Amino acid sequence: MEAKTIEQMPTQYDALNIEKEIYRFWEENNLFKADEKSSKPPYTIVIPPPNVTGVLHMGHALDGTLQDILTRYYRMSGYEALWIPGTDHAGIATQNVVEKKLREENKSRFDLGREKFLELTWKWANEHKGAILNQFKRLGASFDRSRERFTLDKGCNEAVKEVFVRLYQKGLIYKGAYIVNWCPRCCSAISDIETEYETEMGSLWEISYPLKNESGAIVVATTRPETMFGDVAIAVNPNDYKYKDLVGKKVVIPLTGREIPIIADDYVDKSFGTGAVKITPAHDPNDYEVGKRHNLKPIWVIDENGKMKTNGYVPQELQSLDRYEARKKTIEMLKVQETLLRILPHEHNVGKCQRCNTTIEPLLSEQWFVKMKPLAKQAIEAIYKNEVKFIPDRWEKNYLSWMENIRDWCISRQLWWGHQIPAYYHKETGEMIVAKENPNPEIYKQDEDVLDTWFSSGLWPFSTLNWPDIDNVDFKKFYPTTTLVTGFDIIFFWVARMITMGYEFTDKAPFSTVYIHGLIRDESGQKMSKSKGNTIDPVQIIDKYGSDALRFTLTSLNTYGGQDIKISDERFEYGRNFANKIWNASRFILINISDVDRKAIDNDKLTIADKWILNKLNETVKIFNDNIKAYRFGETAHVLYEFFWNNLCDWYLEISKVQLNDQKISMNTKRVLKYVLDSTLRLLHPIMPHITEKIWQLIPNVKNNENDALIRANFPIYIDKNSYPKESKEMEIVFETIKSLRNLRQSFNISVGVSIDIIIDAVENELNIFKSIEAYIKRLAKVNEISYDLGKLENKKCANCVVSNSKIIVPLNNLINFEDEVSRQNKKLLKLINEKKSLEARLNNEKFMKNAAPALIEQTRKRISEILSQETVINDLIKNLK
RNA sequence: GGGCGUUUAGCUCAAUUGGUAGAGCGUCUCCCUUACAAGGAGAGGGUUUGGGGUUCGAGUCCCUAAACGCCCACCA
Repeated sequence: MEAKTIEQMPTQYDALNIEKEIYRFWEENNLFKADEKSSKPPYTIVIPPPNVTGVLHMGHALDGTLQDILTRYYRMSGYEALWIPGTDHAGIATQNVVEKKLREENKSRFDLGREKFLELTWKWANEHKGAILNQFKRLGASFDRSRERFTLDKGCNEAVKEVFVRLYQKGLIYKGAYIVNWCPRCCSAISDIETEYETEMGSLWEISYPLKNESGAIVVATTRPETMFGDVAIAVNPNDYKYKDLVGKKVVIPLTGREIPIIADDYVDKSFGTGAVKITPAHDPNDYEVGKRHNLKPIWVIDENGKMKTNGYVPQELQSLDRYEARKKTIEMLKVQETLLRILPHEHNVGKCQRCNTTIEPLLSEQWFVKMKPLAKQAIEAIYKNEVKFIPDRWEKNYLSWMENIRDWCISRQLWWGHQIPAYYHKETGEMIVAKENPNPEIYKQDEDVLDTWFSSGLWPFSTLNWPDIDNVDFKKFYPTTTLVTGFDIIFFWVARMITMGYEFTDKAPFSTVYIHGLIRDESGQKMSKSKGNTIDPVQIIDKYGSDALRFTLTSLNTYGGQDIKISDERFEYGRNFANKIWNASRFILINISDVDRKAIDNDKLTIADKWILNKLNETVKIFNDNIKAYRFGETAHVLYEFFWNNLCDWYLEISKVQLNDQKISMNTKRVLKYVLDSTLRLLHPIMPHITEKIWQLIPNVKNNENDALIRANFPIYIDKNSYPKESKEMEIVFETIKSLRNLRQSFNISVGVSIDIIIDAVENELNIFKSIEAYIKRLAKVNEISYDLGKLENKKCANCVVSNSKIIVPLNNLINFEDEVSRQNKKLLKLINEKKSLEARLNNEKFMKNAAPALIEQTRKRISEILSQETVINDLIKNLK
C-alpha cells in the first residue's frame, strides 16, 4: 500500500478513494482467504445467496454489514473465520427477467425451445453473475471469493440430486395429483408460502340451479361463477332442514344443462350464503376434498394459462376466453337466462403469486412433494434442545408454530431454469426411475419440471462445503457453520428448510445461531420497493458518504429487539461525520506521535488522565466483546461512538495537549496516545474496516513486519492492569469542575479574551486533588489563573458565586459535589436492603410461591444471597472508613 | 379467527434479571481556540398512549382499553 505522509492527509476524509485503495490492498494480499488447514477453531458464515441477476439493495447492505462485522471480529479474535459468498439462480425471478426480454422481441421461451432458452439464460446469468458480489465488495465484504458458489454450479447440482434421490428412496418425496397454487402467468405451480393473500372487494353471486325433471331450484352462492362448468355436485349441510328433501336429487347446471347431484357434507356452513355450495374439485382445494369423499370425478374448465378450456363442459362462446372475461360473460349469460338472482358485495382474500402478483388459480395437477412431517421432527427438537438459537428469541415461537403445523412442500415447478427433476420415464411403458443419472437417454426421458429454488438454497450450508463429499477438508473444518444472519421474511422459505435438511443429511444443525435483523424501510415506514420508487441505493450512499459511514449507520440502528429500521439519505450523515471525526482525531494523534519511541508505556509516569482513558478504553473493550457475542450491534456502535467522541476526543485529546507540553511526561503521553489509537482502531475495525486499516498502517512502529495488517491483528481483550477505577472517579471531578466553570463563564457572559482569575474556596483535603488537575482545568475551561482561598467563605454549601473585576469567586461545592464515601456507601446499602426486603416479601407470598416458575424462585433466592454478601462487604468498608 | 410487534423529547429511536429516563437529528445562545465548522462550548425540551394492579420503588412485571403495523389460517 502506498504510504502517505501525515502532512498529505486532508482535513476531510476521502472515503471514496481510500476505501478502494484499502479493499484492493486486502484482496491483493489474500487477506480474506480462510485456511482449511489452520489449527484455529473455525467460525463460518454462509451468505444468504442473493439473486444472481440482482442488484444490491439496503437489505443486502445491512445483512452483509452484520456478517462482515462478525467475520472480521472472529478473524481478529483467534478464529479461522470463513465467510462463504455465492449467488442463487432464483428460478422464477431469473426466468421472468429473461422471458421479459424475449417478449420485447415478440418471442416466447417456447419459440426458442428449452435448450436454446437455457443457453440464453445461462449467458444472461453469467454476464450478471458477480455483479452483485462486486457490489458487496464496495461494502467492504471480507468474504472468501476463492470459495464462491452458485446454486446451479456442479457441486450444488450434485448435492441436489443426491438429496432428491435419497429422500425419494426414503419415501419422503412423492409425486401425486393435488390441488396446488397455480400461477397462470408464471405457468407453474408455486408453494403455499409463495402465495400471498390480499383482501379484495368482490361479489357473491347467487345462482339458481333448477332441479331436474321437477319444478324448483337450489340457489348457490359463489365468488367464482366461471368455474360453474366444472361443478360436479351441489353440497348442503346434512343437518340443514331447508334442503333435507333435496339431498339425492339432481340439478341442472345453467347454460350447459349438465346434470349433477345434490349431496350432503359437513363442510358446508348452513349460515353462509345460501347454505348451498357448488362443488368444483378441479379448481378449489376444499371442493377437491369434498369431491374425494363423495367419489366425484373432477372436471377441468380452466387451463394452465388461466383461460377457459376448450372441451365439452365449457359453453362454446366462453372457450379459450381469459378467466375474468369468462366471468363477465358468464354473468351476462346467466342474467339473460334469469338464473342469476342476486349480486352481493363480498370482501374476500385472494391468493397472489409472490413473484408477479398474479391472482393464483387453485388447480388440480400432478406435482412432486416433500413429506415434511417426519423431516420436521428433528428441526423442531433443535429449538428445545437449544442446538439452534434464534436471536431475538421470539422468532423461535414463530418458527415452531410453522414447523409444528407444517404441510407438504410442493417442489416441482413448470419452469426451465433450475435443477431438472432427476426422474426418468420409459418412453414406451411410462415406468419411472428416480436416479442421479439417466440410465439410458435413448429409452428414458427426464421429467420436464425443475425444483423450487428454495430446494437448493435449503442445502446451502453444506452444499457450499462440498457435501456429499463429507471427507473433504473444507467440510471437515468449517461445517457446521456458526451463525446465520438474515431477515425474518425468509425464516420459512429458507432458514426452516436449511435446519430440516441439515439434520436429515448431516445429522447436525447447519448453524447454531440464527440472528434475525429487522427489515429496512423508508422514512415513513413503508417497505422499500422498486415499484414504489422509495428505494435508497446503497452504492449511491457509499459514493456519497462512504462505505464505513453506511456500515456504521446501519449497525447503530440495529436494536436488541430486532425492530425494523427506517432510513433516509440523511441518516448516513451520522456515520460520515463519525468517520470524519475518526480521521481528524487520528491526524492529530499521528502528527503528535511521529517521533514516538518503541518502548512500552511507563506505568510510573501515568497521569490521572492517562489512567482514566486507559480505564475507559478497557471498559469499552469489555462492553464491545460482551455485546458482539450477544449480537447487540446497535449498542456496540453507540459504545464506540461515545468512547471515541465523548471520551477520547472531547477530553483526553484536549488534555494530552497539556501533557505533550510537559517535557517530563511528553514521551509517555505519546506512548499512551499510540496505544489508545492502536486499540481503538482495532475495536472499530469490524464495523469500519477501511478507515481504520488506512490509519493503522500510518501509525509509527505499529507493525512487527512489513505485511502486517489490521484486518489480521489481534482484537483487544480486557486487561486487568489497565483498570483504574479510583483515578477514573477522581477524573470525573475534573470534568465536573470544567463543565461548571464553562457554565459560569457563559452565564456571566465572560468572553475568552478577558483574563480572569478564579478563586476557589476549598478545604485542605479537597485542595490537594485540585492542585493535581489544575493544568487541565486551566486549559479546558480557559481560565488564566486559579488561586485558592482556604476557608474564606462561610457556609459554603449555599454560597453564591461572586464576580467582580474579572474575578470569579467560586465555592467549591458549587463546582463539584464531593460526596463523602461513607454516605455514598450508605446509600448503596439502603438500596440493597430495600431490594432484599422486596425479594423476601416475594418468597413469603403464598400466591407467588404457588404460581411462579421454579427458575424464578431459584433466581430470587440467589439474588438474596448475593445481596447478603454485598451487604457484608459494604458494612466492612464503612467500618474501615470510619 | 389465532399469534406477534409497536406506542418514551418536535422527529427517528435507545434503556438485558424492576433501582436517579438517554442518544442522534432539529431548536436556541456563544465560538474560525494551533485534529476536525461534516467542528467546539453551553441551554431548553419527557405525568414514558389511556386506565387499574403488584412493589419501598414500574418505561420495565400483571390486568385492561385504544391506535398503528406484521405473520399465520381462511366459509363458497
